[in-house]
Amino acid sequence: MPPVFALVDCNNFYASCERVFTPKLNGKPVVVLSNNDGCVVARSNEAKAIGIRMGVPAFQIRRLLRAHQVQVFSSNYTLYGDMSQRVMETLHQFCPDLEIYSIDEAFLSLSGFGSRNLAEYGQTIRTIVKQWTGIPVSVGIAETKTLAKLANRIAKQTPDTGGVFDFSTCADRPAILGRIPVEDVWGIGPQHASLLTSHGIMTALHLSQADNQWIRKHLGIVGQRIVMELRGVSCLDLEQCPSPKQGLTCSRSFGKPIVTLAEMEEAVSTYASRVAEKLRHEHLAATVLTVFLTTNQFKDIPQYSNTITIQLSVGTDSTQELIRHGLGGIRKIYREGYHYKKAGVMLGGLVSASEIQDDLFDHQDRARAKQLMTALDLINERWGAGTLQYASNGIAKEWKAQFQRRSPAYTTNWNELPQVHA
DNA sequence: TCTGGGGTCCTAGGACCC
DNA sequence: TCTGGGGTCCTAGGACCC
Repeated sequence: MPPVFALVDCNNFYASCERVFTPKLNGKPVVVLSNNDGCVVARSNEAKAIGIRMGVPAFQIRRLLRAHQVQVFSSNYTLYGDMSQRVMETLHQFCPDLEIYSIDEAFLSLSGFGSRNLAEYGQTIRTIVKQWTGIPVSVGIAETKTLAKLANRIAKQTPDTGGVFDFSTCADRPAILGRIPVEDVWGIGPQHASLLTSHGIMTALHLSQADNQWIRKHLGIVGQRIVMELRGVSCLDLEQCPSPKQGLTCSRSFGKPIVTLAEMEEAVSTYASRVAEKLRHEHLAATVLTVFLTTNQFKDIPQYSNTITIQLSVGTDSTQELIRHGLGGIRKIYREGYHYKKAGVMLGGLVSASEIQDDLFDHQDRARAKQLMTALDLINERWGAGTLQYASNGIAKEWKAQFQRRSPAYTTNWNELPQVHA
């Protein structure tokens, strides 16, 4: 049975989430900013039409935002994560074979749906997701994931598709591929795109006709798969069970530069705590911890950045222990006299928390630490993140990132429920 | 004043082994 | 004069994704 994939992608996801709870913004330009209100990470169609580019720093377009009365939001990942879960649960009702590819996208396997009109089915999905969650989605259908991605793009950009496009029943595929710039193909980034166009490969159609040997040489095995997929040969399967994580990171830019070791220690301690929480949530333990710090590379000031990696003798998921190693690392690489912009803690060498390898010379009471972490996580789950934390994380945290225009956690906090006024 | 955060996979090259 | 051939493992860096 030949495979059939549908890619369901939420339109302008973060901006759409905000609009669900502020419907008066429908039809108006909306943007969502990254952490620290730094860059644009989502735009409504109206904001795109004004010419606001993806990833542009907010301060560069301040005038444009004001002139067009663009509604600006700080990012609210609690809200987006919850809305994402609602969308995915809805999709699951349509199709048990589902790969959650990112916060706003899922691949569905429609391979067993042979006799059905798939485009019609796509329309049904669209309608129900909108009705149940308030989020508009587009659906692309094809016999490979790469083509489904392109079909989705066509569905989004061509109003008369009604938000659904099916490549598998499309007669003039070469003509359509011929109109898609090669850089819009999934897996072709800026570097590969400029290499390809300099060799006359300008469109998705050209890429699908490219010479196998040449592609293998210049784009490697990944490029070869892309070409095969464009030709309709499926190389990428639906991945329903996510492969185990290889690393976990918590890194943030500071709201204002850090200039003292004391504040840097607070930040690193806080990031280590956060990444330890993620680790326990995944039921994993870490055997390697990496800390890094860096100055602001956009500024013409003295630059310094450094990284240190620490091997842990025994895998651990204890906040206390990870903080201790994090602080030990940062004290080694911190240098006085710089304005630091960002730091982070990364965990690697991840193993299942239940399969930790003991060390003969390890004398810590790990059973006790485990009990403490269980209590800590329960309290913070019950009473909200950060209710109980280590003193080394700091109290005032003046270096914390700013979110000046954050919307309420409408769906996950009883105190922030949306209100309806009669 | 002001420029995000968190991932994955592949490849090349070096160290080391027989 | 003459300078093996493989193989594995690890790491750093590059490129890509959302």
